[in-house]
Amino acid sequence: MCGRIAVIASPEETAAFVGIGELESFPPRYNVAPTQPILVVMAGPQRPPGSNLPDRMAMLARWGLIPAWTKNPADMPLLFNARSESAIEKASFKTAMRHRRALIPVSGFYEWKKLPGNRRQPYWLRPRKGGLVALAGLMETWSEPGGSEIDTAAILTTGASADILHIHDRMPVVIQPEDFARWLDCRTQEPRDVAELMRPAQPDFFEQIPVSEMVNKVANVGPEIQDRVEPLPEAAPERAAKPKVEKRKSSDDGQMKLF
DNA sequence: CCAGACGTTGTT
DNA sequence: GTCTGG
DNA sequence: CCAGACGTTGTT
DNA sequence: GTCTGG
Repeated sequence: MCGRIAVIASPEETAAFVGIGELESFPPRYNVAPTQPILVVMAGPQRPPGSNLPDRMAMLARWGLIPAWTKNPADMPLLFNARSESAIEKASFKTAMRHRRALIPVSGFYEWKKLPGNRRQPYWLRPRKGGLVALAGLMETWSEPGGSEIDTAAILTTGASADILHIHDRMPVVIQPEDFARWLDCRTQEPRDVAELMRPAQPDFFEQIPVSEMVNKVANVGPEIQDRVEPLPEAAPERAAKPKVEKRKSSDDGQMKLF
């Protein structure tokens, strides 16, 4: 799945990667969580033939898609992911899937591996070749009862590729640069035409870096949260190497008596 | 027809 | 346990 | 995704 | 808004 991302490339690098002329300046963000603004790239408005107008546009959207028909967002869970296998038919995603497919350029994402004993080992995953990666996304504009509009977005997920499975069974959908135009072209490409793009990334596309639990806290936003650490041991902690002394007096059964 | 849901992940 | 906030 | 809150009345 | 369930 994908519930935390990092966006640390420069605006210039990001603009070049997604085929946009220019982007407003923004700082590197090492720890971006749902509900926060993320950069979303979409196909631009239709152009007359030979026009110089850009064919792509970028915008900020709240990470957490709110379907257009939503009356009260509090009634919905936070839709920061959408399952690619079913998004075409789900009420919450189908219109966005048809009309508002998007790319979300990131430097990488974080994934948590569950270990025995409620422990979790976070990993930072970034493209092995370096640079940026484009995640498949959906955009939806929600109109508040008051009248103002909020742009929102979700990241599509698919099954994890083989090398990622030991961490988690889901991962974000990655769109390769040669497929950007087709993915974004909602005019001529029906959802079923781009379904084959929503597949697990090529194995070993991502480098997996175990990182400390610093990333857990959204308030930690510095580059040090991506420092490699020794991962927690896979096995449950060694049990009773030094057996604990029985704490209770033998005469006490340890049960609280209610009366 | 109207009422009510509309979601992901993970876990059992 | 469940919801909200980031 | 994870972390942290989760409440009322009344008074300043 | 659109689909499902009754």
